[in-house]
Amino acid sequence: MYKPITLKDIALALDLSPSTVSRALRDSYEISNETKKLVNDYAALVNYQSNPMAAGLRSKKSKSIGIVVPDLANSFFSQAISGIESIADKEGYHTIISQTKDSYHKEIEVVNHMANRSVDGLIITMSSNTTAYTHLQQMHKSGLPIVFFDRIVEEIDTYKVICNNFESSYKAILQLIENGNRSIAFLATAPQLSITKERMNGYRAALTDQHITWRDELIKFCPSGGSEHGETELAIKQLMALDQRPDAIFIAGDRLSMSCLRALKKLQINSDELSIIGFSNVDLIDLLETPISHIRQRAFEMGQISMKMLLKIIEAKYPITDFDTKTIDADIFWAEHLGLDR
Amino acid sequence: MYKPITLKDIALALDLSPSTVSRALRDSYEISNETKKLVNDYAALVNYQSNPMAAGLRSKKSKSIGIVVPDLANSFFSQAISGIESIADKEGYHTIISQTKDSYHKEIEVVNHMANRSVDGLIITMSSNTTAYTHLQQMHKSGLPIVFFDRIVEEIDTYKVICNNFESSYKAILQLIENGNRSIAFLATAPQLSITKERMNGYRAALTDQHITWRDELIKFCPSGGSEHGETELAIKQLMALDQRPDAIFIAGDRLSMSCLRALKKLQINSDELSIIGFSNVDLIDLLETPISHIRQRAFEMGQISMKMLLKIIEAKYPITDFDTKTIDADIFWAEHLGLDR
DNA sequence: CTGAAAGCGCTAACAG
DNA sequence: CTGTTAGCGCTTTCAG
Repeated sequence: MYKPITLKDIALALDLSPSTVSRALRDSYEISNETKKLVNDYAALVNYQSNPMAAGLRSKKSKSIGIVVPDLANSFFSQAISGIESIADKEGYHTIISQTKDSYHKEIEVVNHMANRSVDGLIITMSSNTTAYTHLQQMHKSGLPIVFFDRIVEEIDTYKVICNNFESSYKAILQLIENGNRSIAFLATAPQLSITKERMNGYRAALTDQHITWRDELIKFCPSGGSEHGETELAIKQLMALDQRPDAIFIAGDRLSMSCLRALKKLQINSDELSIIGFSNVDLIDLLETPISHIRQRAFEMGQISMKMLLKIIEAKYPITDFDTKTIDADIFWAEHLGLDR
Repeated sequence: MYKPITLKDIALALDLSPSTVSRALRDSYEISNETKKLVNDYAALVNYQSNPMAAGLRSKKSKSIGIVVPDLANSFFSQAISGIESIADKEGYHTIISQTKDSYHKEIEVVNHMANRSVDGLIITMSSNTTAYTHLQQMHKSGLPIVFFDRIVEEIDTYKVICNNFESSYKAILQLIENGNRSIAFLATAPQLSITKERMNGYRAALTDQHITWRDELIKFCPSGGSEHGETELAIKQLMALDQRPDAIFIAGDRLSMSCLRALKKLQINSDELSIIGFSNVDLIDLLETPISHIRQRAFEMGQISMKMLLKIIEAKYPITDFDTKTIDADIFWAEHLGLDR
């Protein structure tokens, strides 16, 4: 059996009380330097590791936070996680990461598990199939610090970090129009997601402002966000079968962008006939056969900011009531400018 | 403050003892069906969630396992994680994932944290900078179930899962030779890694068996494994500056493969001059400008097997002493066969 | 079938 | 500066 050294063992060995040892290890001001040294040396000697479950049980703090994302295989999320961890590490917080695979039930389970593991807070991106938020609302109301990023929930009042979905979509469409495109299709992710809505609003606004009437038939939803390839392929087929074929496609998601490229390749649609711009944080984009224009979110930075916000809530003396939503710029890279240097 | 419902609350509300409630919830045989129903209904009503820290503290079990990988942004690992989770979910185990970013110190920290969080077991891929194993050896000796996958540690006797690094490397090189290549370079990851050694052995064996003397100058190590691009670029430059330039490159790692492609592109080396085959689990390989030949590990399957092995150790009645190493085939895809269908 | 009581390893009053 | 004591929420003997 795995039987670690406990604080009590140290106390016994050193003929001290458990509380003294506890305090010495936590560098309390009320312990003499000699005792501290004694304890710390012995602890190091026997490779003592405090048991966070016991500590957490007592102190209701665990110095660890939970990160919940839909999919680890998505570059955007893994980049954001690295951003979160870069701050967490510095502040002595551990991170516990889980993926929901965009399942509502998995999300509930994961969030509950984390809350009960006494994470001090949660950074979360909603699963695309989540439409009810009671599981989060409850935790939030009971005082669990939560920060949303990327896919946020309007209904819950806390810190949020998003990229400027509206503006960058707007800008992208504007540029397409300037380039001469008139029939711009929109390949969208799940319609209930905040990001989908924002990106669609940017798309529509740009068209409207440029006096181009937008046509419903040019908007295709792919709820799976590109993980079910057939869905994307069907959408593309339908688009290309239209009387008035699109001359450009704007893609609202990372995996969807890649899925779209794959569909175009399969359908042998030449990239000359079609301007493509999509949201993407894939780090291989410069190696693609069709180096598409793309909107790249500053994922690492978004992660960092999320963590900072979370710390602010966790370490607040008084409950925070005045939350705000931070919007981070995204960077647009146009295919013709895509160089090799990175 | 976040104040969840406790078992005691239920006991109080139902006028039962905590132990009865505990037993009822855990479906113990010694509790009447009526009581069980009463308790379960009430628990569901108030959305009771048992506190795993308290339970774990007492029972020394947590029904959760730790996964430690170097890098979440690496497709191979995220695929493997999904494999692990597919089994874990089914068996009611939670997973806690952490990345080490290939840092030895981060690895120690993460592993300690997990052990103390009372994970019931650990599935781990070594960081490339780890050369001492005492941190793992200790835990293993004290009885923490550990399964290694991909990058294993010979010195620790437990279950291990690897892909057939030797054989697939051997096969790949053999095919290159059959294709007429004679001067095959080897772009290797960190030399101390088990996978590097195995892949290099396959490389050398194939050459030797085909009576091609292998030249040291054709072997270049990139300890960062491709995350420091300059390293790869330098290696490629040196290779291409040789009197006897290589006519093929065999690449020992996923990120390294991509890094290599980037370097070749930057140096404007045409893919016609050079046959390339590399280990890679990137899921966009069919969309690359240069759709290289690649060796793809069955990451998901490897993850599943790892988890099954871990369960075997965790749930063993008697300590297991007879461990084995499972070798999983990898699949080789030759560039000329790369189609669009997937 | 149910309850009382002890204790997992640690922290936090409260004393001295 | 250090020790005593009482729990955190749960499981688990041991008694009914």
